[in-house]
Amino acid sequence: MHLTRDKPTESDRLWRVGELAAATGLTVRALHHYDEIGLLKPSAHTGVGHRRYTGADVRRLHQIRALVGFGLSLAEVGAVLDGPPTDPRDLIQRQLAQVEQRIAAAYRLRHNLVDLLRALPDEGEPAAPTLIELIEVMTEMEQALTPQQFAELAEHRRRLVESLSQEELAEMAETRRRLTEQLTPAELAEMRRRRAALLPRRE
Amino acid sequence: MHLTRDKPTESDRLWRVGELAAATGLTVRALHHYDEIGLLKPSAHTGVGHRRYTGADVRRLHQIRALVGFGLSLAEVGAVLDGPPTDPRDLIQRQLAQVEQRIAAAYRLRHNLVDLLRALPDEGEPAAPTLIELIEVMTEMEQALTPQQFAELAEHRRRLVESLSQEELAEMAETRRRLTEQLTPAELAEMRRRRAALLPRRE
DNA sequence: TTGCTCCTCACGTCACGTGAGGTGGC
DNA sequence: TTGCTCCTCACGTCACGTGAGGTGGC
Repeated sequence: MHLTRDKPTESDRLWRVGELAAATGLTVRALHHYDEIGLLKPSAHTGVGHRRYTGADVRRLHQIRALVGFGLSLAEVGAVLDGPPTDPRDLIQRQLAQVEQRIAAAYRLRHNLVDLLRALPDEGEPAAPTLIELIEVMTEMEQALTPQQFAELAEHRRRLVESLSQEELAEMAETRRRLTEQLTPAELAEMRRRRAALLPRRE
Repeated sequence: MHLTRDKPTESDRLWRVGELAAATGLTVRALHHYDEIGLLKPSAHTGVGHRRYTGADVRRLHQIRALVGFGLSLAEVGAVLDGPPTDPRDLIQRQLAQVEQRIAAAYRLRHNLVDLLRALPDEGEPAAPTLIELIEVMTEMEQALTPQQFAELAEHRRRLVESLSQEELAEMAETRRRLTEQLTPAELAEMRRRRAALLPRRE
């Protein structure tokens, strides 16, 4: 038999597992894992059991990585790809809510980190105990506290502020002013709310 | 013997593991785990081996959660708390770089999700295959691609656009315009760079 | 006496990482 | 013939979750 065939195109070619790993940035082990759990089984094998991925396999892998990039677990990805067609809007809405929370949390963390960094002297002693105390106070402010913890924290904070020099206090205030300018109105309102709950009344 | 002692203050009291868990939002198992790995061993035990945490233990736990909240692993937390005093600025700088990357990645993801959500019809058929294709295209744009993959993707994208109705295309364009307004200059430049690499020359 | 809390194993989870020891293809 | 790639176990990682089976304190 002497078949006349077109030269194989790019989408016809079979991929070795190492080639696919290199092309996608995954590891060979990850592809083995997808095979093990049935998420991506190569459509072909050589005589000695080497995996050969088809163009369809490659496209499925792209879909898998896209959905993983959207924050789904591998089990969820499998359900989306192989399960009954589900309303994509539900999925996207859930992922959107998750990513909004991640963004908000990351901003609070960045704010704390920047504040902390500016409050530290540029050089000299590491001042590790002060670092720990600052971290402690700033992070506690983000969490829900029991009444006892509120009282302890307020006292802790008072002692901390007393221990700082006038220069350090002035620097922290300036830092806070500069950073406050970068906050959104919603973030400012949230900060004021937290501060009102934390500090004693003045008037 | 008849010692006269002050009434125990809040910081003197011993905490049971369940109380500490409830107060901090951690699980009992998590506290057991910290005990197991030597990160937080309660200073006291009752006769039958029940854990009793002192005020100092509670403060250490706050430090632990603060550092974990900063993105450190438990091993790193232990090293910071028990190791030689290290320069806090290095630590904070590293965490800051990490959180900046997380924020940028989360924004890209959110942008894709919102774009995708608006491009979908408000009701009617789930249109799952189109969802998968859209996700695929949009996510691939974020990644480094091999030349072959570039070619495949451009072709894929061309077929996809051809399959859309004029109304859908107009809606996507409008969506893109609204969302583009919210981007920073740096994000816009990045988008233009990616698009230039992806699309064929027109002139 | 009845719950509630506490205890110690000890295996499970998730998405792979990391060798161990061996075979196949260019 | 020499590397390079491939294969299959199989245990390790990380921060706990989840029972299993039992004891102690109010």
